[in-house]
Amino acid sequence: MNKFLKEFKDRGFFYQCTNEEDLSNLLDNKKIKAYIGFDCTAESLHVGSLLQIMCLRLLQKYGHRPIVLLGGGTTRIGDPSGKDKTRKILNENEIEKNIINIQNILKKFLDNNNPDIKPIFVNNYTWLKNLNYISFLRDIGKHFTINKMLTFDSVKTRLDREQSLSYMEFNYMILQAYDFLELNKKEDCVLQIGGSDQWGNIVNGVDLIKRYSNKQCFGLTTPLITLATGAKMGKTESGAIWLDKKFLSAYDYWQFWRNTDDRDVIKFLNFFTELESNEIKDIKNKNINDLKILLANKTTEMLHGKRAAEESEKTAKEVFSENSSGSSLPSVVISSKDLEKKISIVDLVILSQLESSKSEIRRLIKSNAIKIDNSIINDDKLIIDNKYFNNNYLKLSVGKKRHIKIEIN
RNA sequence: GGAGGGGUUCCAGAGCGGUCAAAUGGGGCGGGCUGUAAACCCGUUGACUUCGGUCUUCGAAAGUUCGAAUCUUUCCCCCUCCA
Repeated sequence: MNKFLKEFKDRGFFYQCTNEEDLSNLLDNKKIKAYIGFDCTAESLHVGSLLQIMCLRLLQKYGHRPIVLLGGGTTRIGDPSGKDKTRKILNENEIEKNIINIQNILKKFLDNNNPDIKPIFVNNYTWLKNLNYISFLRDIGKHFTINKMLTFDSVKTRLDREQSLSYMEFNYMILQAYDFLELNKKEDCVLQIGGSDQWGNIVNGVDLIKRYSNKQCFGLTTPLITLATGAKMGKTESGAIWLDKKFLSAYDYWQFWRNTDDRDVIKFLNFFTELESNEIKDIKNKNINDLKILLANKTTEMLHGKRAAEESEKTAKEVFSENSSGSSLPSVVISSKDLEKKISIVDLVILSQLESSKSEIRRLIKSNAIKIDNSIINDDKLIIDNKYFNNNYLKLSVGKKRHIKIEIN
């Protein structure tokens, strides 16, 4: 088997392929271009997209060139896959902003220097916006039968539940298939990778290219990652795990990985780090907590850099093992004026943004969950003044895991 | 088009005139145990509060009543069965 495919499988990335044998042969003989599409609904990507990003890196590792398709056009339509309801449609400016942001995140993960493998960023709006309806129907639409389209899961589940599916959304799969055709024509892209929920859309593209140009292309999907607890990866109660410092600090990102369930650690090392599989086997017997630290370090390093990873580890050690302050804890700055106005402990927690409800904070205080510099606060009317600050800062803790530094400006 | 069932707090799902901020389970949060894990145990889970209470929630609006998630009317939306 082709080396790329082998590692793809060894790491657990593989779910389905349109034609594994032919793809393997092709990859053996040629450096190809492959694409993955990213939705631009959100301002940033979160760990839910990380597996796709790892696929892009893996392509580069084996000398293939990734194409990153930013769905500026299709985001204007909304993918019905896996959605119960029509999504809200974003306006032009939001989408443009999201595209720039997402592109910047992806660049952090990819090799942008080597001209042979550096990623090609494309936005499908550039071709979708100019489509002529009549000629599109004649050239592309004729290759799709409604009979078949109705059998796709994304469509079927909506119809089965008698949930409305607009004609606009119904067209999504055709547009995605068309994207593949377009990339095949423009860039000679022969492979589309995506999550298993994209299988239908990907197959449509492969079929369309076959019918339209009589060329063979391939689709490859990755499994849906579920956690040992059965939950979906990447969404915690407190919000998504964003791949963007603006939304989630490097320290919090590190913590997310550090808190991985024991049962998921090896899987995640395979998915989200580039340790060789035999390396992973070797370390399997190591202390599970050391493995979690390794996982956190590798993942954080990949996104935020080595220094951020080291600082996060150091801070975690300070906070959890040594009970000290933690040098690179996320911090919130308050002005000395605020302090003069007699901030209560409740207001301080509000300012820290660790909690947003005063009732909740009072409850937390009652259960000994709020601490300043490791001493439990049990008076919800406590006024915080200068003497609580050492060198202009204090450490505020909510529960055992959430810590933040409050600084006086 | 006809017959029936339903929309309840994050989710599922009870309640069907006052004792309802609403049972129970899940999830979340906090505490205990531990390893920043899992499992388990305990507490908590609308907002604000001078901790006395106050205010806003049970699809939407209007009404009956001293008093409504619970009754009436209209509207919106879902589901099942028949044509």
